[in-house]
Amino acid sequence: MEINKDLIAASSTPIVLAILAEEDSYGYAILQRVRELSGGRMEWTDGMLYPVLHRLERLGHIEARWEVAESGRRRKYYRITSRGRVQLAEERRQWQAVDATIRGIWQMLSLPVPASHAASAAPVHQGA
Amino acid sequence: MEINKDLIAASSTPIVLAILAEEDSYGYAILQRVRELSGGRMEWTDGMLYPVLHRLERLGHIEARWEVAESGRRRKYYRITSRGRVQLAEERRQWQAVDATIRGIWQMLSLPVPASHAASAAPVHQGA
DNA sequence: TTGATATACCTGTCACTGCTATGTATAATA
DNA sequence: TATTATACATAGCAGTGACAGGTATATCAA
Repeated sequence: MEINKDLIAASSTPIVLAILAEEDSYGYAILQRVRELSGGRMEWTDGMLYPVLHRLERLGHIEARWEVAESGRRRKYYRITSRGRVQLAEERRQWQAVDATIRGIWQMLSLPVPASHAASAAPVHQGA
Repeated sequence: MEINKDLIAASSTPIVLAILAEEDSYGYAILQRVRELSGGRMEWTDGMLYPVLHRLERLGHIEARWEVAESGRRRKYYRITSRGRVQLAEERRQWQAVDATIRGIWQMLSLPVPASHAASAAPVHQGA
């Protein structure tokens, strides 16, 4: 599934913070975790993730440390900070506020939930 | 409530399309409708909305026409097109995919729903 | 040895766009 | 006459996701 860039931008911060709130992780593993958590619906590129991690580090929401895995490869592990946890709660509150608003409008439109094939069932609401 | 710019960007398109799917409207009225629908939690500026409307018009998702209200003022009314309705359904599908992913992680964290004051109740998950 | 693939991180550039500030204009009201 | 609300528009700024390219190492197959 294609997710537009605005949605990517809006969700990347809360998702990264939430993944790191589960446990410390590193860039490559985060990419796989996102694909896994979304059931394959979301695919992030590394070129998009690393700047996000660096920005969160700059803001003090996460902290980095280098480690060497048993495989011998260097990994940059990130850990969420207490400020990051506060930010995560704030991101969550904002997301839920917007989500409630959007769902409110959709409900008013009485549009059916878009399933695999349910297009023609939609009652077309004509403008005034 | 402050909503960050990424969330504004991600939600502005589906919200505008949904409002116009209800009925034709114009810029100033859309701003009021958003404030109303969100219960005052979302406040859009006109300088942010007009570029969005122009972009949607350029993409063929909405159409504009000038009208003169009984008050005598010019208003630019927008109407959602059939392509706009398709786009609205697509936006909705994407939003719900991301929303499901985010809520999935939150649930895994077992974080309490952020109420007014519920910070210290969160179980602190320490990194590995 | 060589080559391919997966792992693992980083950044420069492009293009887009929301935000802020500012401008224009009119009707209603004080 | 002055202020406020209505109503639309855009120039410039700044942030950033996407893309492409770069570096390095471990594993495995040919």
